[in-house]
Amino acid sequence: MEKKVRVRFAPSPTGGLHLGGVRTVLFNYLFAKKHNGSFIVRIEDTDQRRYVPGAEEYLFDCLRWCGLEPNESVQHGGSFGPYRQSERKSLYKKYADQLIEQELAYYAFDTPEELEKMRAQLATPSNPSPQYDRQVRLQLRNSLALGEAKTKELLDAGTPYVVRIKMPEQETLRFTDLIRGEVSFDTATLDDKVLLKADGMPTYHLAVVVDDHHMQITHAFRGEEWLPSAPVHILLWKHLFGLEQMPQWAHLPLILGPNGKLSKRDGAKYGFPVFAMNWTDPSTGEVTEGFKEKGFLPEAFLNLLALLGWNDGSEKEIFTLQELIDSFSIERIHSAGARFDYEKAKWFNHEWIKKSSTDRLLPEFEQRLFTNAISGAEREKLKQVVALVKDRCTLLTDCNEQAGFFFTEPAQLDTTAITGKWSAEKRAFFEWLANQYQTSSLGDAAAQELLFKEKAASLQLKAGELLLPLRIMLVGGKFGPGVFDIATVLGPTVTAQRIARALTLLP
RNA sequence: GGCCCGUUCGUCUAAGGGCUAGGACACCACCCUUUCACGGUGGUGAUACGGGUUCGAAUCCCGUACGGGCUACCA
Repeated sequence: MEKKVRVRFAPSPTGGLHLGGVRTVLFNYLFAKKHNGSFIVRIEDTDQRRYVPGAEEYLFDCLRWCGLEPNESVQHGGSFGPYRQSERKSLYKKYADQLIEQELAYYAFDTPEELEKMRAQLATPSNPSPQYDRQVRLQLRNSLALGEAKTKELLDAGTPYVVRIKMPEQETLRFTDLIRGEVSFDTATLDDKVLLKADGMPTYHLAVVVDDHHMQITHAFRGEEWLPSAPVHILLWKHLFGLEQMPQWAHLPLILGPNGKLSKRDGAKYGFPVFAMNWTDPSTGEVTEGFKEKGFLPEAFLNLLALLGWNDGSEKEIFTLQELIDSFSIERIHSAGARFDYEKAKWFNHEWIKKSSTDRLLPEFEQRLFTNAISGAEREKLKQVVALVKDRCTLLTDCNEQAGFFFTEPAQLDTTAITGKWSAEKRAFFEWLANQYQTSSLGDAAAQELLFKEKAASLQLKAGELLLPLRIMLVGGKFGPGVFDIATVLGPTVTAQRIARALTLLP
């Protein structure tokens, strides 16, 4: 029987959740759901210096907003915990000791200063970043160079040490990546990576292998930036658990910004978000805007991320989460990096707003338009407004401009758009119109338009020259849905009031 | 510098030996609309370069160029 599919997303709680991170989550999630598997979130908090308070809760908030709930995690529980690496510390030490025992790893006592010195001394123009590798390891302070007795002496004296993997002299390490096919590395070009740090914490390399094994991960998705360290992980799997136990790797192409790797700065510089939700740096108080707050629907956010480097082979571009699950396949993930295009991202959002139901959009609008709870009557009115204006909103935040005037009288009227062709006759027409709204029942939008045009014709006025002034009077500017639709939602009293008020501002 | 990955319109991509290289975003034009959008129709626009293999190459192979990533006791 096939092993049950288990995948994981393994972020370090150091800051905002990036576009690329969400896409990695999404692909994990889609793959898990597609194969009735489990999606696990494991917190990789092994670097205590980079730990940022609040980042972990923030991460789960983002996943919740996206609707990508894990099956197992710090917050969701599960039988493979703990799901925080800092709480699994002793486990890693055990494997580090085992590797040393088998002479596949060794103790290194070099201090950070000594390492820095070594690198500075060995650096040449043709080799700007010397490695801690087979070439130099015998000249450094480690158990390989020092011998058993001296090593024991240092250990007994409590000298701080790290554990480094002993890269084989010359061996070709190969594996089949689900996205790129066979990838191979020559160990002769690789360095002796640290596995266990001086503080007893594992590095990513050791932790990812140990945890993937213990959590029975079957498929490991991660960003392409990890590809160069894959051979270290392959080697550890070989040494510790056997290659046949190793999960299948899939290195996802990177999401690029306008120039190169997408960074937080790019967002600030080019005016688009890079994080899923607003992230506040607790040390500086600096806020980095998120897609949520920018006015994206999570459905659209996931949709656009999925289509960045993946497609189902057809020309379909708009997918619900369920449709993504149904049609997802790793083979159709592109191998090249994809440049993020904010214009296209907005298009996805617009398509989603258009296709979403009024009920789906109602809370989104309500939350943005009102600070306090609203009455049932107001909510009914808002429903009509949403239906009327949603097609014109690219971002949810556009609702302020597109729908705000239904609830609040426009602060300013763009009267310059009227005054050019203003006349006493027109004034008289609007006085009549305000009176009509005030005193008679004018019927639906079509009926109002008919009456409006008939009256204009009887006064020898062009309806077209009266429509724009009416719009300005009701809306404040040259935007919004059909004027009579607006008047209908506003109701006759408010419509009459707005016309009357505008007339006081006109000659 | 070394190692690894990549390369089809400006951007995201389809086409995995065989049509005039298809679609989407953006852009332009026209239509619709007496606001602005939506919508409709059409248009501009690409196989990085050089060699092979083949009757035939965007597709397979090699080289070059370019782009990206990694090269920490960070992930």
